[in-house]
Amino acid sequence: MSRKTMVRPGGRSARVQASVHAAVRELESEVGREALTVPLVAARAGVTPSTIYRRWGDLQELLSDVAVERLRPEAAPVDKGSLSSDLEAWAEQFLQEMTAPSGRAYIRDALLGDPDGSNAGLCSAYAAEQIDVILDRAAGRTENAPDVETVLDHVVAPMMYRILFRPEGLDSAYARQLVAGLVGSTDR
Amino acid sequence: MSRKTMVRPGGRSARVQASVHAAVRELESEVGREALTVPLVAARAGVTPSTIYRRWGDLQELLSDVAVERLRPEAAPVDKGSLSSDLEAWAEQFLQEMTAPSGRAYIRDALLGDPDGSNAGLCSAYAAEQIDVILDRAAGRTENAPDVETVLDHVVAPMMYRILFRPEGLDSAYARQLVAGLVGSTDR
DNA sequence: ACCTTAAAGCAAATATGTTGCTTCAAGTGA
DNA sequence: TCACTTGAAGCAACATATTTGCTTTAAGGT
Repeated sequence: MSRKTMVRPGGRSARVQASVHAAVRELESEVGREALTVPLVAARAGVTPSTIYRRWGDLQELLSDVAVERLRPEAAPVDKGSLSSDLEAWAEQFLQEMTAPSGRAYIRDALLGDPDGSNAGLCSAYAAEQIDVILDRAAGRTENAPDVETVLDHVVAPMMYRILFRPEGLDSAYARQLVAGLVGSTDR
Repeated sequence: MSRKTMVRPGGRSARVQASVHAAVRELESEVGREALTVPLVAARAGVTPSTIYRRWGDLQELLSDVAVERLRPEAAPVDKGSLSSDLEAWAEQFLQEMTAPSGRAYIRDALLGDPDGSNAGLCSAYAAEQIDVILDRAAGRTENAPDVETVLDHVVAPMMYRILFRPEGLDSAYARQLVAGLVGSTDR
């Protein structure tokens, strides 16, 4: 797990972490991601640079933590009444958010400063959680639903692959096509 | 395209590029990836640091270029006699190479120092090329074959997604399962 | 209230990254 | 072949960022 999870829960450490994260978000929008530096963030957060270096190691790990926070879904997926329409709506929104320049930047940052892969694991877990909700709902309607792994393979993975490796020409139609390919074959 | 492609084809620039790339590879194995720095690479390459900064921008972009080079396939996929066995063999080998710690490191490096996405695009193009060979061969045997995009979605993307986001428990069986899921449904 | 102890602050030392200017040598055209 | 042009390399001074030892602070336990 990344270092931030090891801090004492309340008190000074927590305040420092919060103000550093806030400083990153503020400066990202004020001066742009490229211009961020550890000393700059430290100054804005009212903290010495060495504090950041000791807690996060380097700028990338800090940015990775902040990026993961921003990738956490804020609400449960909307209920459209059926498995296929729930998945379609979720996939369309996911793709739209992730293909936006800011979304791509967060994904890259999350992967980048992540030596042990825990932040990447979190990103995947977020998607899995959302899908779980959708699948549970479908089970409640007695629709027969695939399992989470299958949805990850058929819907999430292709979207992520293209976002990272071939960002050209991605649109909602592609998201719908992936969902169709999944619910078309009810097997496995 | 990354800067290295803009250098004059022969002569001094080419020599500098070659010796810098060689220095990266040597030092990677001698001191480890973590310990690489631009001044260190420059010293080994017999070049001043400013040359590297001006040509590549920073260490990440240099490492990205070197990583892409190492991800380029060295041979055409082996011919196993049928589409499904060709794909299986290729997918197994791909997964095995990419899940190795060094493979994962190269993928990450390739993605990381790649502001414009051209190196990521190359990685994907390499896989597409190999798959193209396999599909052409299948067409020559009058097997009915899916198109490249379908193979990318069903086989390559899931492997890459898991390598990057959930590297636990990946093995050849997973690669075979993906291929089976693809050739099982001959549609689309 | 007093210990204990992670974590923060501070400051000096070191390493890295940037820049203007000079020098070199590959390609170009008389 | 020999200037001539030009992109790229070298050098050196400068600016920033990173590391580190030591001191101080304050959270949590007794």
